[in-house]
This record gives sequence, structure tokens and C-alpha cells, in this order.
Amino acid sequence: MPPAGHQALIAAARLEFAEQGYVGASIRSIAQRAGVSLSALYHYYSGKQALLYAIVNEGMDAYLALAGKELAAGGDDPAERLAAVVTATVRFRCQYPEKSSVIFSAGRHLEPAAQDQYRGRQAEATQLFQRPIQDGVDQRLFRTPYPDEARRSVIAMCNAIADWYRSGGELTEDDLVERYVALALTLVEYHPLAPRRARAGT
Amino acid sequence: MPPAGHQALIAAARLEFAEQGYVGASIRSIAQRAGVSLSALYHYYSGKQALLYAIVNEGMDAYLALAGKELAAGGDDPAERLAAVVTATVRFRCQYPEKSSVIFSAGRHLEPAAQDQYRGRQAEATQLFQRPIQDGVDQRLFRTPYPDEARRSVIAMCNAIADWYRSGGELTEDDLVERYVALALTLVEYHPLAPRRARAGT
Amino acid sequence: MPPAGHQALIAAARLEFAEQGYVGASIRSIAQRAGVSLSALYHYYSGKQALLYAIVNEGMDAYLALAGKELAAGGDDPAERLAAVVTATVRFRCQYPEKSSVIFSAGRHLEPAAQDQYRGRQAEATQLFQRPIQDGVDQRLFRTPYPDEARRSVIAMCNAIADWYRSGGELTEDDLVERYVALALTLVEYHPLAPRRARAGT
Amino acid sequence: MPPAGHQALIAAARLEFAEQGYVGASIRSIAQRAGVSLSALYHYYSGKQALLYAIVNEGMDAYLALAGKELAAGGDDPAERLAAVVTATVRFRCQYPEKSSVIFSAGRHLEPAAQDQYRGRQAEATQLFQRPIQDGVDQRLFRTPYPDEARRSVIAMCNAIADWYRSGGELTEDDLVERYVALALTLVEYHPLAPRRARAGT
DNA sequence: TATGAATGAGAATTCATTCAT
DNA sequence: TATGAATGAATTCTCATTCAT
Repeated sequence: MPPAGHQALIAAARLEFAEQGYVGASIRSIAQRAGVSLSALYHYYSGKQALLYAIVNEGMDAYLALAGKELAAGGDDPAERLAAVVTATVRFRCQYPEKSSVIFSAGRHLEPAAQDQYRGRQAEATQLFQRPIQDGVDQRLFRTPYPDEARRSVIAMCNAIADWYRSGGELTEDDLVERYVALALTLVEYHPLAPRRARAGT
Repeated sequence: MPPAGHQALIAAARLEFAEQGYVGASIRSIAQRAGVSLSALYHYYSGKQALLYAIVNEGMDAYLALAGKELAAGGDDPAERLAAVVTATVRFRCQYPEKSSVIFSAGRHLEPAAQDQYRGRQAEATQLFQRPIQDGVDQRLFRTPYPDEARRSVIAMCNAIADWYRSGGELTEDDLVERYVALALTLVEYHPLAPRRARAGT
Repeated sequence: MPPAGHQALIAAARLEFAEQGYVGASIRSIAQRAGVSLSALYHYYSGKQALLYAIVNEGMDAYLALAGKELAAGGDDPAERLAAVVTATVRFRCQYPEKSSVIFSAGRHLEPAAQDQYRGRQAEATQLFQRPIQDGVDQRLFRTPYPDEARRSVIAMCNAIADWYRSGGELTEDDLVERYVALALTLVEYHPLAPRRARAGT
Repeated sequence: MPPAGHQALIAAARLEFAEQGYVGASIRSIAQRAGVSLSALYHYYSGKQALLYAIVNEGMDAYLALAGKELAAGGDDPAERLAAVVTATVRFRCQYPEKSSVIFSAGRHLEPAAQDQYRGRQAEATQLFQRPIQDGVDQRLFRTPYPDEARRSVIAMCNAIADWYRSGGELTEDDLVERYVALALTLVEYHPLAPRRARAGT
């Protein structure tokens, strides 16, 4: 069990970075928020960059883990998989707004080496959307003529939730999930084929 | 006509703010970029905030003007109006990436008074999307069950273009306009009624 | 006329660097010594390095100028020229102990680019010793079998004066000059040939 | 036998001090170089000063021991004794450049109490040169009119070797010894009298 | 004997801004 | 109108050292 400092610092830094942005964040303020001396902070992390790196990675871990869980819980159908990913993303944005904010916008302040790693994981996240969409298009379940732009749009609309959603408002998280899944499937023009064939066969 | 300095400063500041963010932007660097002495900068603008204010407003002006022009050039049909707004937004993001960046993300660093004004104009911009969508829904042209989320999504997907689009790539700006208009109409579930009636009447 | 700050800063920095060494020198302390605010220091010089650079160059200028003057005042005879250079060096070490200290030992803390320039000027200074010694050897006035080591030794013994000489002691500067010139000529084994033979031949 | 740590620490500290100077040396870096935890370092030595003290003394011990050995191996003749001391000094500078560097330049950072002791030992080292020179002058073997300056110069030229000598270059250590002994004897104006008179008297 | 945690003072530097001219 | 000088607060980070275990 690490001596408490670590977790407190991570949490404080995440908050500070989310509120002020990387440049605006003050290492002093992070230490204060964590209830830790400035020197202690440097005892744990070698600097602002290291803190950013830790937080971004931790946020990415959490997001990918959640997405993995949702995917595992659902079926293999492209529509179900896309729904699972959207669900995970919406839930993540709602439940962890600071983590969302950090993994979404602070990555560009990572130093080059960490940048690459970060981009790799972001590409991984993109794949979570891309694969079901591609499969859906291949199987003629998704009829969108623009799968790439559709993918980008789905991601963007999910990400934007963090800009305005505040828990305790009119919409519950479940409402949101339902609606965004519906919107995403609309955007890729999902038309389940099997039922029609069934009718056709009658 | 302001004494030259103004325009150079606006342009330099816009670039600096877009590249570094408000906090990371350096007033010295702006002056240098504009080829103007630091004192001269302070002669024209009372400080960093004033510069931000000027830039954000100028960006907003440009965007709203463009949107107005596109709207004026099109028809009254909700679908046409939504298409016009999407067109304007996509074009703006493509042609003025720095202006886009600034009006999109620097607004939150305005001081409270300016914040309010900024939010007002942002609401104005939101209305550009909201009104056609609402009209379309009322006229049963847009069948989306979630007009609010659809509006947010359309805005988000347009905004996200600035994150990845670089002129000179595979897609021309016109390609992009065409696709994003299509996606937006898909998202609101646009189904033109009149033609069907015509068919039905046959 | 530069606004006073410059000269005061140069003097203060020279003293601080000489006393504390480059690493031990504190930029704060320099500013205080110069009676200037810390920010003012940065207004004039871009940092510790720039200060070091200015001081080293200024010291080198002074030394080379003094050596040039002494050389110009003397004859062309290798012995006279060597004597002139030794004289200049001894006087410089005595009169400007801080300048001596700085050009002698702080140069290695210059950043690479400035290092090169510094080494160039140091080589120039070395030439002041090397050329007369070489000429003396060629003309059989200096009979040392080791001109290179002799040159190094002459330089070293002159430099070492700064380690112990304090004005106001037993020896005047002129005493010192006389003695070190004698030692240097001894070291290169100076034996004026022509005059003796001439007399002997009479 | 001290528990391994000691020697590793001494060696690491010597290197660090030689490379960075006392002020620039980092106690952390020394611990790392020695492969020892920071706490372990403080277990062995009470601080930076203690480390410096240990190293300076150890260097002095080594130098004085080497000089003693060379002296013991030679004759009683002032010239032979001076040659022995120069030999020892040159060899020391060549073989132990870091030890040389430390005992030569780090001593001034010792705290006052240790300073005194250090100066005492340095005076001891000076005596190694002074005594043979004085004896040589008394016995009219050395005819220099400036025995003090000659002594200082001999010491300075030996010390300066550390500034440029790198093993593996053109000159071997033995070459160097030969040349510097010759230069030193030249500087004190060594003219062996006794043998000539003896022969002359025969 | 040995160690990881923690500290407070101080380092150099950059910042937006003001002032006297 | 225009400018170079000057400022004080804040920045990140490193330092030698101490403490509790």
C-alpha cells in the first residue's frame, strides 16, 4: 500500500488539471489540494510532466477498462457492439468528468515520447468505434455512405457530453445512454435486415 | 482605420492563443509576432484580457456573419436552413482554424462580465441550429425523438472538424460540407414528406 | 550611455563569480550587490549564462588589450616580446584579480557555443606566449629543449600569482614583474648570443 | 575494514567533486554513483562537508605518501630531492587526476576548522619543494635570485599539468617527468659545482 | 544498521503590468 | 503617440538534510 500520498496527489492533480488546464495548473496548488508539502510531491513525482503522465494513463486505463466491460457484457452484433462502446463512453463522461477532461484534452501537453504512447492508446479507443462500424457497413447493417465521418461524429458527440452534463439535472445517466445509443445508430443508418427477410419470406 | 498595429496584433494574438491557449500565451510573444513593441501593445490594448476579448468577439463576428450569409443564400425550408448552418460551420472550421479554436475554447477565460456577453453570443449561435431543428420537428420533416441531443450532436461533430482537418488532405472542403450536411440530416431523421405524398397519390 | 544598470551589474557579477564560482554564484546576490532589482537584472541580461558570457568577454578584452599595449611598447626581439607578455600578464593578475579569476576559471561553464568562442580567444592568448618562444628558439636565443612545456609553465606560473598575491604586501607589482620576467627568461634558457660574441671578438 | 560502502562513496564523491566542483556536486548524485541509498550515505558521513573532508584528506595522504616514497628512493643532494618531489607531483597529477583536482581546488570549501588543518598539510607539501630549494641555494647549487618565486612557479607548473594532460596522448608519463624535472632545475638555475671543483682540484 | 518519507529554504527564470519620459 | 526601464509576484524545480521506523 503506497503511503497515501500517491492517491491523494493523483486525485488533486486530476482536479487541478481538469479545472485549469495543464499550463494553468499550479504544482503548488496541487500539493495543497492533496494536503501534502511541495517537496513531498516531488518525492513522489519527478515533476509536472510526470504527474500529467500518471493521470492521463490512469484515465485511459479506466476508460478502456469500462469499455472492455461493456463490450464483454454484450453480443457480437455490430449494432450491439457499437451500442456498448457508446454506452461506456457516455457513462464514463458522466461519472468521471475530470478523468474525461484530462484524457481528452491534456494529452497534447505530454512530452513527445509520452505523446506517442498516448496517441497509441487513443487510436486503440478509436478502434473501439471503428471496428463495429466497419463490420456493420460490411454486413449491410449500417448503410451510412460515410463511415469515417460517422465514426468521428459519434465520438465527438459523446465527448461533448462532458461540456454540459451535470449529474442531478433533468436527465439521468441512463436516459442519456439510451438517447446517445439511439443517435449513434441513427447516424450510421442502422437497419436490421433479418426481420425484413423474415417478413419477405412470409 | 486603426493604425496598422491593431490588425497585426489581433492576428498575432489569435495565433498565439490558438497555439498556446490563453494561459500559455505570452503577451511578449504576441508583441513580437506582431512586430510591435511591448509598450505599443499596451498602448492599443489594456492587457491580456482585452486582447482575448477583442479576438473572441472578432471570431464570433466572423462566424455569425458567415452563417448569416449562408442562411440568406438558401431557402426557408428547415432542412435547407439546417444545411446552411452546417455548411457555414464546416466552412468556418476549415478556413479559419485559429478563429475557430479561439471562439470555441478560449471563451472560458474571459472575465465574468465578458463571459456573460460571450455566452449570449454563443447562445445566438446555438439558436442557429436549434430553430431549424425545432421547425423541422414541428413540421414532421425531422423525426428525431431527441431534438436537443441531436442539436448538441450536430454542433459537436462540426466543432470536432478543427481537431483533425488539415487543408490539402484527401478531402476538399466541399466534400466535407456535403458529408456533414448529409450526416446532420440523417441525425435529425430528415424525411421529406411532400414527395411521398406525391407518390402515395399516384 | 547605457542606463547605469549595465556596468553595476557587470561589476557585481564579476565579484560574485570570482568569489563563489559560477555554480555557487546567486543571481539574487548579484542583483543585490548591484543595487538592482532581480527583474531589472533580467531586463538587461537574459540569464546567468548571459551574465557569465558578458563578464568573460569583458575580461578577455581587457587582458588582450593590455597585452597588446605592452607588446606595442616594446621591441621586436623575442626576449623583449616574451618579457612584454609576461609583464602584461603579471600586471593583469595583480591589478584585476577578479577579472583574472573569471577569465581563467569560469570559462568552462559557458555553454557550448560560447565555449568555442572562448577557447578561440584563449588560444589567441596562448599564441602571445608561443610566438616569441618559438622565434627565440629558432633564433637560438632560447635554448630550452622543451619549448611547449616551457610555454605551459610560464603561463601557469603567471596565472598562479592570482592565488596568493594581495596588493599591499611585501612585494610591489613592479618587483613581481621584474622577477617573473627573469624567471620566464631563465625557463626558456635565454642566452643573448650576438652581443657577447661581438664584445668577445673585439 | 569499512563495510564496502565507504570506499565506493569516497570514489564516487571524488569523481563528482572533481567533475562538478564542491558547490555543483549533488549528494544525491554521489549516492547514486556509489550505488548506495541516500540514507546510507548519511549513515556513513554526516553530510557534504564530511565527505569533502574525507576526500581531501585521502587525496593529501596519497600525495604526501607518494612524495615520501620518491624522496626516500633518492639521494640527499638538493637537486635530487627537488627532482624527487617534482617527479612525485607529476606522477600524481597524471595517475590520479581526480585526486589532484580535489586537493588542489576543493580545499577552499572546507569549513574553517578543517580549512586550518588543510592549510597545514598544504604547507607541508610546500615544504617538500621549499626545503631542497633552500638547501640548494644555501649550497650554491641553485643560483636563482628568487627562490620563493621559483618555488611557487615550480609548484604552479606541476599543478597545471592536470589541466591538459590526458593519458594516452603523445607524451608518456615518463617523458613528462623527465621534462618537468629538467624545467624545474633550469628554473632554480641548477649548476653542479662540487664535481667540477673536485676535478679541477685534482 | 539501514531506509523511504518528508521538509523548508533556496535556486533560476518568466510573467503581466506600470511608470517616467 | 510611443518606448525602454523597472517591478513584484509567481512559476517549476533542486538542494542538503532530518525523521520515524
